[in-house]
Amino acid sequence: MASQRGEGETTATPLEPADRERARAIPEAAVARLAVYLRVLSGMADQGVTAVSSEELSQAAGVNAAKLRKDLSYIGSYGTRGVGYDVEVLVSHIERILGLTRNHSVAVVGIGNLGHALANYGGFPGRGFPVTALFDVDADLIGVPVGGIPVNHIDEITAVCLEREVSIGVIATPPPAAQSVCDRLVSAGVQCILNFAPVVLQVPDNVEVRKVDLAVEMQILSFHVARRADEAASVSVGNNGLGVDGMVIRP
Amino acid sequence: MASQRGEGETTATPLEPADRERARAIPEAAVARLAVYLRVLSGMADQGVTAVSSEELSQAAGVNAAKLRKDLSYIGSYGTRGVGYDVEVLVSHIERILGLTRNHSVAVVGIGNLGHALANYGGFPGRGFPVTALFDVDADLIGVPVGGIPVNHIDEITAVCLEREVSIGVIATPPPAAQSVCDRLVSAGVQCILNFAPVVLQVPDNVEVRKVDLAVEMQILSFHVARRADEAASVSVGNNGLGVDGMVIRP
DNA sequence: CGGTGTGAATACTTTCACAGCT
DNA sequence: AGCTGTGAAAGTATTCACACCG
Repeated sequence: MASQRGEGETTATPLEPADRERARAIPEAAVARLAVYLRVLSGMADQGVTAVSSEELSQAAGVNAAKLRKDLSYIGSYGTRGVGYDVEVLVSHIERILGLTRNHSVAVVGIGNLGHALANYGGFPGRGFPVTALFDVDADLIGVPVGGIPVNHIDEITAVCLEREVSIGVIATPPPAAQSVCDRLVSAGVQCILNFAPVVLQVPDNVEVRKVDLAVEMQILSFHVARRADEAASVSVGNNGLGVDGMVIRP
Repeated sequence: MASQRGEGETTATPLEPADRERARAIPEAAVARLAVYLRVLSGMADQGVTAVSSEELSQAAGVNAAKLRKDLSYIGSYGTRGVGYDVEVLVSHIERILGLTRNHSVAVVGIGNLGHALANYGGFPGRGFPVTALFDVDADLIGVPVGGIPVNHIDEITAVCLEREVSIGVIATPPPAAQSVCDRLVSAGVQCILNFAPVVLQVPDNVEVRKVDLAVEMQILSFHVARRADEAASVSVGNNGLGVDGMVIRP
């Protein structure tokens, strides 16, 4: 994420009546959940379900009902009091807000094990994200089609990305190459990057980076294993609420 | 995350908390960043760097210095005022807190493209996470070694997980199979799950789930593309701080 | 009724800013 | 003189609880 949030924000216009349509500033966390609701709703639509209550939908999405309603309120009021939400209506509004009405062309850089797997997802998760370019440095791979797309040499990134109007770059290279690949994507005009390399990318403020970091995920799980072990130990010896180093561990 | 937090919690004890449950309970967000600091520090150690300031380390980790210091303060005070931190010391304390001093045996379920990629990471990211079991339903795969480990049939999950003391289960199956695989892992005693399937898993409270959701990540990026487009449009027509719908857009 | 929409209350995170140690 | 450690302030996010309405 282009780190620095508010730098010179002069207390962003306090009130001032609406000009165009509705009102919001959707919290990042809510955006992530909207994507989940969308998937659940799509599944329901496929099952022929036409209406849901916040309770049902929230259950299926693994959040609580109040949060769900609050999240939905950020995009407008499309429910019916006493009844619930129309599935189709909600789907289309969430799609609109998430920008899923346009297509987002995706380039995958680094066609190793992971890159292969990503390329083979074909038109990426849920459609709307067609993979249109693949890049690698390995001469043996150049020209070989993976998931239907021929691999280009990484030196062609700029030309190919511009030509195919790539809007999202996926980095699946080994760590040492990641920053340089990122720089090249950025200079090719790509403003959104999904990074699988275990590296902290430095990018200009106008570029959005999301990272998927296996090591971090595993380590968070490890932390919870450890927490649990401490807890168990404390309890069996007579829990005093303190863990290692006298730190109080969350319940 | 074992979803439901407070369900029947009767207005969560307002004040009584008295002493014990306070002081240090490491925020989830901080745990994730500690894992990042650890990686950066390990890299520094490999380069022969022996000391860092919060400023240097925070730069490399992509956060600001105050946040870094606060995060480190959760695990104790291991810096030297006026000087900075000893890299080795910090590494070992973070490892201890994250529970990386023990090994966490990992099982991967679903040996498709992604499962292959995961299995071939070999002793998972950063070591300490040896993959010791692989599972699939496909008869053609059973017994075939992937990344050095032979694939077992999914029906053997319970026996194999118990025997190999698997503590982390990784789900890389198609969506429809995910919940059932999850249930089996849980009944085999696995309490930590990393889920790559685009499905919201239902688990008991004592099980920790982390999800890696490609579709969600892409859609978040899509949202930002859309936000940016709106912004650009507003600006070119004379930005009044409001976006589409009169919504205030974050800077 | 029953369920949405939402202000107000609560909880959590991040940032500030400076005292305190080396 | 410089950098850590940390209370306190500011900023976000989540939850409560109830007015409101179909």
